[in-house]
Amino acid sequence: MDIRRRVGLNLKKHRKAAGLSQEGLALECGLHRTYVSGVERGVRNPTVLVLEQLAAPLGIPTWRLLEEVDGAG
Amino acid sequence: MDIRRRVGLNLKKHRKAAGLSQEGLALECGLHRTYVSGVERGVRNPTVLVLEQLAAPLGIPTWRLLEEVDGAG
DNA sequence: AGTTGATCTACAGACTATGAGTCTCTTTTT
DNA sequence: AAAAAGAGACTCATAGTCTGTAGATCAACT
Repeated sequence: MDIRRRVGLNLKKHRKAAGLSQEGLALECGLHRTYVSGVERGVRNPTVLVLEQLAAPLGIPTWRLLEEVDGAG
Repeated sequence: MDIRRRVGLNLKKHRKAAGLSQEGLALECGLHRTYVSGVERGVRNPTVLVLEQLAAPLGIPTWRLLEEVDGAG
């Protein structure tokens, strides 16, 4: 699986777990709503700095966004 | 610690463990010699696609490059 | 000891490709 | 209807490439 897709799925999972909307998360981490959307859909190729920004408000270590994903998330 | 620095230290550690020079690793993963050097020094902000490229020839999962680093590494 | 050649790494400048970040509008979900 | 998410296009900063210089290390030779 494309690693961008993997990051997207992980981000979505953790965002939902945190009870946030894309816009809510975007506000928390200082990114644009549509940019967060792009990352979740796997069409963006974020840098490590952005990964860190995304992970921080979710309360997870950055590397968790790169974790392996299995079948039905 | 800056996450770019952390990525750099992790990359260097794993590259050494694999017995590769910066140039050797660069050739293996299709990146430029000077770019690999920059990542290791923490002055570059690599994307997830590049992290994957770097991790592959080292035989480690991509997320390991983002792992926490403790004091005396 | 000094020199030559090979290897590894840090660093700088300039360039091209692409990511960051935003806007607008459409579609889906509730 | 309203909230949430998807999608296309855009500007500007930077990711990533390339060329070259320089310091440090090591081994073989004189």
